[in-house]
Amino acid sequence: MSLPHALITALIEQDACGSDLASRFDRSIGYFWHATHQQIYRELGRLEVAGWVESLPPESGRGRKRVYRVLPAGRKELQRWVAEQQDPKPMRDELMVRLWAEAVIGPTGLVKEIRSRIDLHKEKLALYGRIESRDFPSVPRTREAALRRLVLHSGIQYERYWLEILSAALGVLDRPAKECLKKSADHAPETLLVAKE
Amino acid sequence: MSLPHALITALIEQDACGSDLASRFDRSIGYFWHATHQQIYRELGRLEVAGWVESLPPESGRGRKRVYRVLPAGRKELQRWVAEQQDPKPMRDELMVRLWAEAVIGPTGLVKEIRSRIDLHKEKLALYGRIESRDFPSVPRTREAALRRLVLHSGIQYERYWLEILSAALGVLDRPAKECLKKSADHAPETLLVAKE
DNA sequence: ACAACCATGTAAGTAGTTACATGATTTA
DNA sequence: TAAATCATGTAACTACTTACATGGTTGT
Repeated sequence: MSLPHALITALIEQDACGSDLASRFDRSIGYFWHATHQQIYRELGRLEVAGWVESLPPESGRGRKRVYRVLPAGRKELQRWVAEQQDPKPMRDELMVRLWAEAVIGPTGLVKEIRSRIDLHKEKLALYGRIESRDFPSVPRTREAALRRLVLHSGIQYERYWLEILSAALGVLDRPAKECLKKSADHAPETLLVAKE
Repeated sequence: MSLPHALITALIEQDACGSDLASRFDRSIGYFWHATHQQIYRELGRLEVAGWVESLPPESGRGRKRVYRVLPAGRKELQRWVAEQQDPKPMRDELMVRLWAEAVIGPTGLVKEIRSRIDLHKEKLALYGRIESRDFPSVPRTREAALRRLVLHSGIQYERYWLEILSAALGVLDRPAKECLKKSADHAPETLLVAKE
């Protein structure tokens, strides 16, 4: 689980209160790890109990904004976690399930949905492009900047990956289902990926 | 949530009992939607309660293997679900969080982990390649086969995406952290993706 | 008869989502 | 002073994970 460590990292960059973090998760951080404010507040509480962060409670008791700061133990925990062995989470993709279902039960209304998703991914790609040319106009010099750029780059590649898949899907779904009549004809691979391996 | 519909689709392809489905989810289906046997049994129960599948309980009461079959209502539900509007789930990527943490707290032991993940993705890519040349030696003729091939292809692209990202990550992390000394120098983008947008 | 494994579960816990609540500041 | 919105929560629920349990079947 990454949320606590994402929060620690964010707080190392900059001390913040819950809603600050929530808005950062809606923008930069959220591009690769989403979290709602409810999750964030709950997790901040846990981090404090664990002794990884401390909060400077609202001075003089009235403004109720609670600013969190990372403690040395939190830094240590983050270091431990980063180097830890973790298996890659298997791909889990709803759209693939729907394409598979399409393949099994025949034409449905998937095409419209796919078109709108293509637009979404194009928008995001454009956004990332703007961010890249603004923040990384030249080759990053420091290791730190290079890593930041890498993360952004992986977002870009991710969007490209989706655009490629979705276009290919359109290509298949768009062709009028003329062969659908003889659908039950060649039922070659019994299941989707067959996989006798 | 896709599991119930993945199960219906699987059962349309072929009637099956819980452990059949579990093993299919460990192989073909599981390449893009993973599920454990506990999930599968629970979900099969729900599908039956909902009237989407029926189970032929073990004949004559002794063999306890329970085979499930999709009912017309289940087919209908699947059709409805496939065409339904669904927003893309945002990318949620643990490794990106760790790279980000590396960027913030400096060198840790991420490199070893990344190398081993590169190997895993290479293996999977090779596996998919074998499946592709076995099941799709020529251009698919039917819409159904084309969709199946598309799903496989997206798995391949997914693995390639990861290999590219991970190699780039190695490139950045491997270079001896000589610039790390002057790390606090240019702190240009305050947070990872800055994102004033 | 005993081991291996097949098939079906139960129980407990974690992570994440959705809906709602509430006081405190800022703005019109 | 009323409305908006900022900041912090609670409650209930769903999906998923991990660990354990148990009877039935098959192979030696």
